[in-house]
Amino acid sequence: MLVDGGHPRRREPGIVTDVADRSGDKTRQVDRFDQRRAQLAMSALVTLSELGYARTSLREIAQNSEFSHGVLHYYFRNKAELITYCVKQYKAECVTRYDRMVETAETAEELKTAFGAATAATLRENARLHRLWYDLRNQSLFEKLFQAEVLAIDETLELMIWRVVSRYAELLGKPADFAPSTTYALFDGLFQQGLLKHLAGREDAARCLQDSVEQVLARLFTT
Amino acid sequence: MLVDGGHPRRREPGIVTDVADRSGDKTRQVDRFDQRRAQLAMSALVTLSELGYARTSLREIAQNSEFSHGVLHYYFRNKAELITYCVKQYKAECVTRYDRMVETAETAEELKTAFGAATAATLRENARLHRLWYDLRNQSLFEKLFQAEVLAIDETLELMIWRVVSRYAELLGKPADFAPSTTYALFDGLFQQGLLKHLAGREDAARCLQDSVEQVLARLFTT
Amino acid sequence: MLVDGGHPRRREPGIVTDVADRSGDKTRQVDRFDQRRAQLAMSALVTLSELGYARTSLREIAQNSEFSHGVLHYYFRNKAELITYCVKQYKAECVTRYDRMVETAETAEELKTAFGAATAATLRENARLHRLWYDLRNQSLFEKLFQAEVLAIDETLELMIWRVVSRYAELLGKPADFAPSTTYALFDGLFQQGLLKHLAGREDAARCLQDSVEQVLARLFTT
Amino acid sequence: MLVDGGHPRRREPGIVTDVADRSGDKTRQVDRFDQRRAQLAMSALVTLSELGYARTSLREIAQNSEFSHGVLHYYFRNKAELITYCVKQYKAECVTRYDRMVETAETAEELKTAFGAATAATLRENARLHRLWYDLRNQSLFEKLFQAEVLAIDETLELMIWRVVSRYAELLGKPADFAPSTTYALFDGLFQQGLLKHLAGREDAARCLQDSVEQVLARLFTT
DNA sequence: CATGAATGAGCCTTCATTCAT
DNA sequence: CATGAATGAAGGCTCATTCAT
Repeated sequence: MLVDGGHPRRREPGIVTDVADRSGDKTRQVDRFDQRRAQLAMSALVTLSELGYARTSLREIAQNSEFSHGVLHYYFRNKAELITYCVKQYKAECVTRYDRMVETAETAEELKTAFGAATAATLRENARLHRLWYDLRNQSLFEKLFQAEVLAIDETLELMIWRVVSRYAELLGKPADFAPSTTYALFDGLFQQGLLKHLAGREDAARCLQDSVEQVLARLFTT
Repeated sequence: MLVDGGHPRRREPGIVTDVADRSGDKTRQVDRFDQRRAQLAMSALVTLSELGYARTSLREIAQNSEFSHGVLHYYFRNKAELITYCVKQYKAECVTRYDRMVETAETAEELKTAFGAATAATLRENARLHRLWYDLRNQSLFEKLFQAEVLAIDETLELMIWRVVSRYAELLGKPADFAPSTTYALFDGLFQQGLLKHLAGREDAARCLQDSVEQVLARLFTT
Repeated sequence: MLVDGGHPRRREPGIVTDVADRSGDKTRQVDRFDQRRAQLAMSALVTLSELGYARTSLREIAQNSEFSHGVLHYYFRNKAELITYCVKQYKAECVTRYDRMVETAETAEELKTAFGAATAATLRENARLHRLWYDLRNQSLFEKLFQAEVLAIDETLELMIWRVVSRYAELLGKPADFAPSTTYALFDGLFQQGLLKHLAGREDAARCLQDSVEQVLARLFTT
Repeated sequence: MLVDGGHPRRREPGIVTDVADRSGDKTRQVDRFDQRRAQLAMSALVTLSELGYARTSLREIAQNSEFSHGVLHYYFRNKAELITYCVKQYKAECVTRYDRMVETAETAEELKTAFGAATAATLRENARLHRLWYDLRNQSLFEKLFQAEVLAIDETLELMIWRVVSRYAELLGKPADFAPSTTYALFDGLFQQGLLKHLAGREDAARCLQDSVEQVLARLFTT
């Protein structure tokens, strides 16, 4: 658990983000506080995804942004909190994208193809951001500090995958044979290997990933 | 131009430049050099697997061993070479262990059970070392330096898994439906999720892993 | 690609990006940055001129000052930048001093005497600082890094000497027979030998230098 | 002064080098000791002249030679003694070469041309070795340890130059107007500037040096 | 609110030197 | 004689964090 170090303005963030237009001063302040955090996180993602957690200094992040060095410490307790916030923010976006896909597809075949394509696309387009996620998850293996957050994100992803698979099952008219966690593990394994190869420069990494994702998705169900 | 800055280390350790099978001085010396490296690596693994690559300093490694700080630099070009050596050494052992298992099993069912059990066992017993491997693999996403070595180790592991699956196919009398790389990715995904949960303190992580490994192995083949 | 590793230092110190003549914040800040640099350089010169470039550590410099070790790294990219800055700053002063001398002298004889005296005086009084300059120039023979800066300083000195000689020629009513670079080389040779002897403890080094400088200056012109 | 650190075999070198074939064991041993030193020094010159004193480690020297690292410490008290020995050995050769030139020339004009040519030639061909000499001389400004040796070498060079100039005077039938030390300082200044420019890549450095050397030589005498 | 100056612990690496063999 | 393993001090540099303004 994080201990509040007594920062004058620090508060548990995220509490009021959904309330748009309240007139209380306090509320507005909190809103601005969170807006600032989001803004900083967005900016930090550039550097962070480029260099990874361990190799990124807060100074570097500041330099590659329009913000000062000190402001990062003002809005985030420390580096750990910053990266967690960043990744969480990014992963939330990801989930949304997949969910739209699920809603759009009308046949099992269509969903399977869309899923494979989306996976390959994000591998190609967001390789760096995914790599940052894996970096954070890896950190969590060593620093208890990250564990809770990472586990939470991972669960979100597991659910996302599960929504895809459930929907596929529904369209197919068969129940899936694997547990959500197992299912997620399988696709995550595929994706990570794909990322490894993609970043190693293998041109066909994304295509291969697409194929294997489709193949595996189909095989989750007894023929 | 002068080369290499004059580090005392032998350039290609382990390769005996003389006649291969002689009890001469050279050979013995090279052996001692390599023995020392192995010894240091073994010692380093303790600290390394405890803290991870980025958080471990060579000083700390030395402190946790009976050697001086300088000796690490004497035997390894740098931190990167040390960790690579360590992980490679450890993973080579792993592979051997799995291969023995493959040779021992006499029926498909037996192999499947043995595979699941071995996976679960190593998750329980060597969690830290596995975590170190994933740490290194993760580094390689950011530092080209590690890439080649990591890819090589990964390939070794893929082959190891493939030997298991091939043997299973043989005993089963059916060909596997998945490519070696896909197969490896799946089991690796399972294992990594298992590790994540195990290190997060979930008591059932190993057991769940065992089950899902067996389930997935069976499902690699068309019923 | 990300640039520069995020060092806090301003990229082009001393160049006010805004309007030149304003009392605004930016300007004042830049000034303070440069003031600090100058202050640190001044402080560093003590240690540096005592021990020379290679034998001086930044830690030592810091210890002999009122600043912390880290502050040196904050204001200078690295050791090389620091020493270059120091020497450049010092040499600029030197040049000013000589130039004043040139302006003051009213006859050729007077200038010759003043030149000899000034040379001898600075040998006596600033031996250590001159030795530091030669040290830096010597480094530049091995490290390309310093080359440009050293060449630039050397050129400044050449011009300075040339201003003396030109003025002498003017007062004498004769043109000098030697090229500026040759002229500089001659006086530099004299000075360096003088320094060598002075630092070796020869009491008459400065006096000898004074004599030979005057003798050579006269001989630059056809009788 | 160097203190004998009690090395079992160390003795003041050079004592018996001129006696070629004596039968005493001791003598032969000393001879071999010195031969070894010369051999090591020759080998060390390569690395030393490439990197300079401060940047060269004994390890590097050993690596770039056929000798072991330890042997350097066996034959030389320390790095300082090694470099001094090296440079002294090299400079002795230089002197010989110039002296041959003096003997060969038959007219003043011829000698002047030969001197200019020889200076330019050695600038071109032995730039690195000269740079090493200047490096050592520079060290001596900071380390008293080197002072005596450097002063001795410098004196040798001064005498060498003086032999050239004396001979020139003789052939010319006029006495030189400058003292030996001044004369040496002038040519040394020219040479050092030439070296600076040559190593900075200026193609015409040697040619310019040749011209100015001849010009200055002529101007040493009243017309 | 925001800045960026300043700190000092800590890291990787280099190296002269010692010494057992 | 010669080797090269081992040491440990020292150096340049990075960085999260603190804090005065």
